[in-house]
Amino acid sequence: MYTNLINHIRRYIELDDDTIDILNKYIKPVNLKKKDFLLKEGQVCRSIYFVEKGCLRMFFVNDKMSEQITQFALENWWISDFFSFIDNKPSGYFIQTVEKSEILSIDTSSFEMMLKELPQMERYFRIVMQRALAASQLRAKYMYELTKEEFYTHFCGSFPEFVQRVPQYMIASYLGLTPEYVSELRKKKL
Amino acid sequence: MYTNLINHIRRYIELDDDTIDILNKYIKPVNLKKKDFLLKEGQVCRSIYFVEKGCLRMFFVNDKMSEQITQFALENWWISDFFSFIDNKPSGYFIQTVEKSEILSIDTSSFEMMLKELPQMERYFRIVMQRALAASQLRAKYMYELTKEEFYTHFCGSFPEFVQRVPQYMIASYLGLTPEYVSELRKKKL
DNA sequence: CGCGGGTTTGATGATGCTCAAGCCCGGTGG
DNA sequence: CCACCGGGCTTGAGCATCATCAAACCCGCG
Repeated sequence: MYTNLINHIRRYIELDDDTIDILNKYIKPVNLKKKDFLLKEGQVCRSIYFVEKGCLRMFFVNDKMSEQITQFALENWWISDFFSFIDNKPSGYFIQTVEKSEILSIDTSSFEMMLKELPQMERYFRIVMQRALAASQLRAKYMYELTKEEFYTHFCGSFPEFVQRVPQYMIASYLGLTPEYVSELRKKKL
Repeated sequence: MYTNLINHIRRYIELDDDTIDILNKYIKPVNLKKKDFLLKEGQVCRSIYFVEKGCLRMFFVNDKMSEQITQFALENWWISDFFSFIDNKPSGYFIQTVEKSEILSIDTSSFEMMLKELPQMERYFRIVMQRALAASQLRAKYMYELTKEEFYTHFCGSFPEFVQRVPQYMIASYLGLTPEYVSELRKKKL
């Protein structure tokens, strides 16, 4: 059973066992190994994904043909290309596992039906989205006020365990830096 | 009556006249002139704001003592410092009118009570937040893939009327550019 | 053992910032 | 009605930060 998801929902709303059974009808578990894809550029992003265990990254390929990571998702995070998900537009992103992961997915129509059958879940998702928005406001603030060096240092200070968990070039990409520059910064610090 | 807000809600959920009356209990209209403040740094952001008419900007003051704009809100947009709003933390932001504006505000406790009395509004706000998240994902993508020059050009191309509406130095700040550099870019184009 | 992905190194250079000065123009007070 | 004031925009010189490119290196895995 999806203990992480259940606990996450219970942080924000009441959830009895019958409701959990109903929820289960709409949720599709996906077990993936390292580097499997949930979404590729050009496809419509038809689901939102919850990370029960593992780690996802979302990236696009820029004009220099290099991968530009815009988001990570760790345990207890939802991730999706909302622009594509909402309007059924083809996505410009890839979503891929960084490591072996257990993902729960809800596709567009299940999402709608689930919300119809369990309207209390509207509240849960309202809160989830609101918190995601707060997080993205915060991140934007850091990008505005910090230099790239400060941004890197701040990030390593804030998420030391995460920095261990994923390769350095991914951190670099996520922060909008080149791997070479990150390497230079590391040398300076140690 | 707040026709913009009503119409905006009706884009996403059904809304009968009785419900509107109930809604009214929770909404506080605020009329502001140019450069009035809704929030100042250090205060807790106790409300979310809807722009019926006019324009708001959200900014913080960086270490060089200059104002860094992170968001604008035009007609039919909600704005708030969600980080502060959710957790009752003091905000690092200012929210200020750019021009004479009619704002609707809902404070924390009204928001909770309103959602309790009108649970269908959870759906409305879930959708609003979801779309705001999509918008912020899109903006982040542009910041990653475009140079500052391209970012400026793209922005002017996407929102020509808006660029007319607010002073140039605010556009510069929002895009993370210096006014001097924007000036240089304009010269190049014309 | 060899291959290949990831990291490091160093030289070179562009993008976009800083600072200082001048200009333009609209508003305000005399 | 005019003069002044000041906020915003422009100009240009100099420079810092960070990207680019090419090469070498390191090391875990097949």
